[in-house]
Formats: sequence, C-alpha cells, structure tokens
Amino acid sequence: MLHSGGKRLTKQRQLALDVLQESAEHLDAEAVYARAKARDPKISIATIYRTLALLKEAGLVEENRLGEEHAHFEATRSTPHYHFTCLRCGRVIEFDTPQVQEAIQSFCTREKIQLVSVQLLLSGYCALCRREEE
Amino acid sequence: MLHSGGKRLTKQRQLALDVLQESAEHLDAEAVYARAKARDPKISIATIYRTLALLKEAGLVEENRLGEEHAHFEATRSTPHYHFTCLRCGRVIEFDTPQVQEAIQSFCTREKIQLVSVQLLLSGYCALCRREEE
DNA sequence: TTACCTGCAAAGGGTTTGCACTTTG
DNA sequence: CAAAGTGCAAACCCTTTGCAGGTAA
Repeated sequence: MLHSGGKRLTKQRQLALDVLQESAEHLDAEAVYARAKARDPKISIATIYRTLALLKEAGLVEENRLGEEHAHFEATRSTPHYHFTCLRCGRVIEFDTPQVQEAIQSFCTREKIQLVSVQLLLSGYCALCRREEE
Repeated sequence: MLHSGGKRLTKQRQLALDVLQESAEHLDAEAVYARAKARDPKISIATIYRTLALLKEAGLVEENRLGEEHAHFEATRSTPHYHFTCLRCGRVIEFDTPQVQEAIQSFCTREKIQLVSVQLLLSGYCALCRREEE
C-alpha cells in the first residue's frame, strides 16, 4: 500500500498509524505526537505532520476539521460517516445515512465528478447542552 | 439584527457585508479586504476579520473551508447548499438536495440536537480535470 | 549503496490581540 | 459622554521546510 510509490514503511510511520488505529477518538496532530512520543521519545512533530499527509494520501487516514478548529485525524474505516460537533461541550457524534450517500452519488454522476473525499460536518448544541428558547 | 446585542452598524461592517452580498464567489478574508479597501482605503484587515466573525455570529455570513485551504465566506442565502471543490483546477460547484436536508433533519431530531450549521464538502476531480484510470 | 526519511530549529501564513485613538448611539 | 469599534503592529498557533545526519531496501 505504501510501497507503491517507493515509500518506505519506517517505524515512525507504522507508529503513527498504530496510534490512530488504536484510538476511538479523533486526534489532532499534537495528540498523535504525544501518544507516539510515549513509545518513541525521539519522534518529532515534523515527522508526525509529514506522516499524516502521507497516510492521508495513501487513503489510510482521513482528515477533518471538527468545530472550527485545527485539523483532526482518524484511521479510515470501511463505512463512510459524518460528524456533529457540539459548540458548547465539544462532544462529537458520528452518524451515517444511506440517503446522503445516494444524494452525493447522484450529484457526482450527473456532474461527471470523480469523488475523492466527503466531509459532512454539523455543528450546534447536543441534547445536554441545548438551551431551550430563552 | 446586529443591534440586538448592542452592536453598532458601522460603515466598515456595512461595507464588508455589501462586498459579500455583491459577490457571487466565495471570498477569503484577503479578498474581502481587497474589495473593501477599494472603497474605503483606511479599512484594516483586522476589522475585516472581526467583522466576518460578527456577521457569522449574526447569521448573515457563512464560513466554509473549501479545499483544504484557509477560510472562505459567503453571504447567507435562503436555501442551504453544499460544495464540491476540484482538487486540480479549484473550481467550486454548488449543489443542493432535499435528501441531504431530510437525513440531517432526522438525525437531529433523533439526537435532540439544536442545529446551528451544516457544511457538506466534496472534493475530487471535475468533469474537465478527471483522469480516466491511467 | 543510495534514495528516502528523520530531527531540529527556523520560517511561514492565516488569524487574533493589545493599545491608544475614533466613532456611534 | 460612555461604550463600542477601528487601525496598527506585534503576537499567536498550527503547519511546513531547509538542512545535515540517519536508515530502509
């Protein structure tokens, strides 16, 4: 998979991928760095960024911008899914619906688009944080 | 609308909103600044950023991150719409589908979510830029 | 062996902020 | 007149890059 482009599978790259695949959450570069560093104290944040870009290009990792913040990453999963972020507590809820898939599919067919990535991000207030009309 | 929170309607704010409402494209802060500056040479980029944040909060302007780049802004329109960005030529195609709306609606109802914003961003290659399997 | 990769530290670029001055309401 | 907003320039923060020394294949 990585080898296709003359890319090497170094221990740093394996480590970054492991960190993401073992995590249920969406980690930002700093968080991946922290977890990787716990197992390889020599690893640098520059390598983390370079590796994340590489893994993303290889399709092994997806980048999304939750909230309005900086980038977050997660290991690619078999089924596509979308995100909701609570503006108050920061909780992220994932969801998936075939309707969205179908709508996107038909748009791409109609426009002759070759789809590479899909990001659907909702934001607002979750059940616990919402304020009823005050 | 702005007045609700003791906010003032200054000429700079009006100008920034005008710029966005008159533009068909998605402008980034720098572009809004350039166009505003043409009419008010004294305006500063800091005011543009502060104003964009304010207008967004007021619901008059929407922010989206097209491509993977920095923020772009557009005046809020009556109907929600989504974006596709071509990774090669940068072209942005807008689209809308009730299916997506419905799916989002039902997710929010189920999760008791108070929705504030929706961003659906597709990326890939447009009809003109796609490379058939090489 | 040799292209590719890493760590370090410095640079980059979009965005935000502190402060003194101006303006709106 | 008081509170809010502006312009300027410096600060910020996430991310990228140049380079000299390592390392996978």
